[in-house]
Amino acid sequence: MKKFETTEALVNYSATAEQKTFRELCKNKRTVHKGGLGHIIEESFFGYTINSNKEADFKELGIELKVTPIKLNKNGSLSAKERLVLNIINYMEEYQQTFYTSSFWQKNEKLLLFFYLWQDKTDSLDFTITKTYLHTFSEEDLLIIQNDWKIITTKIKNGEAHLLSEGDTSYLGAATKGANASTLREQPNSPILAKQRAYSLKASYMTALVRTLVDPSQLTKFTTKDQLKRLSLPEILQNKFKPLQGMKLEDIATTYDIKLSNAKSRVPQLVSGVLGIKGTKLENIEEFAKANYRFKTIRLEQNGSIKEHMSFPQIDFNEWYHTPFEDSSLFEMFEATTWVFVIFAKDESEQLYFKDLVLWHMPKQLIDTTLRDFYDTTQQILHSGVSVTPTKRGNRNNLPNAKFNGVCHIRPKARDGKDTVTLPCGATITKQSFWLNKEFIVNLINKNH
DNA sequence: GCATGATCATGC
DNA sequence: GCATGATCATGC
Repeated sequence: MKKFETTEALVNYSATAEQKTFRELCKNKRTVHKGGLGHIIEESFFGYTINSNKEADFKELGIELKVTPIKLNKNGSLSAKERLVLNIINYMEEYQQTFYTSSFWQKNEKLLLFFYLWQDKTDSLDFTITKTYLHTFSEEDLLIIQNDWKIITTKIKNGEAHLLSEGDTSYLGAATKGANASTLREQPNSPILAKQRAYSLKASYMTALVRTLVDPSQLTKFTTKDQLKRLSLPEILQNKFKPLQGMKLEDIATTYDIKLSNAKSRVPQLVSGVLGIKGTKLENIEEFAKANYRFKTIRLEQNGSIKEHMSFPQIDFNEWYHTPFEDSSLFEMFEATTWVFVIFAKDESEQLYFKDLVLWHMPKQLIDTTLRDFYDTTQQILHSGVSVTPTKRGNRNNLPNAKFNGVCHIRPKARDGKDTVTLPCGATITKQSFWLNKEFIVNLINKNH
């Protein structure tokens, strides 16, 4: 077992693993199972036996070791492949702590991260460690995380541990962790057993971290320490938009000196302008990137209805055919995204004015029932073969339509009649997307007002 | 008049 | 070239 007197010595030794594969670092040949890559670093590279106790891995230095995958995207950018799962939350103890005595802080104040490049269809022993990095939380991040911790522990205290969801919080989440979904734990103030959960740093937070390591100037903040000391991230965002309520789009643009060009980029221009960082792409705003906020525009008609359903990315039918719901990108998207609806409404003269900002995360209960059922039904149809029948106007198919469950449906979204894909069953179909029903959207924004 | 299939416009 | 936000438009 290697001993490190100083943090610097540990960091320097860690860096010697960079650009090496796990195979090169692995002393004893063996097959690797899930979690096995971390074990190779612990046992072979650092030479200590695996512990699962409450203390940090490098106890004297107060440093916890984490081995975590990144992936290369098609457009050349890097992303965290998954959230960083930390220690399991003991529901019976954690809520009695303060933030600084909490198990989260005791164990994860300093994280020694080993990033490796995950590659599809590759033996995991051949993955390369691309970067080692000692992570400490910035003051701003820590203020947001303290607020997240408070949200999590308050829910536990209220006997609602079974209702915890990663979408409750901004950077620090409570992710399920267990041998299977039925690993249950007791909780205070409720007889209901709750799924075992661990603290986690969201995948979006990890992605922002990885990208900052590559290019530190990439992200721009819109909050300040002073604001974060008093308010949560959603509150700060809401406050910035409150003064705009009732204002016409053009007047907002004048007030904030924003140039509004074409329809498509209007909302991003408006949002970054109002936040005082004109011209910054929303995905490059640090808080939005880390918390995984995504913006959607909603236009309300004079009677309060919406004209159009809300579209989401194109469906990859091959993925839907092969992938179980819990591993699907649809699940991942709704489980991990906070949607920011920028709501405009039409006045008596059909002019658009800003009405409200609503932050929404698909409730866990809805994901587990309605969305899962929708996905499974679609998957069954894909397996038994999709029927595509020509009609007077285009082709009909038997995928779940807008009447299916009142929440979501599948509809075409393509460029022209030639923009098609081949289904797993062999049929050809116009490219399709996932849509949320407009009535569902109207209901949820009314509830969140 | 609405549901649903279709397509536009833009940005990367 | 293609994905995506947004919107059109036909036929029931």
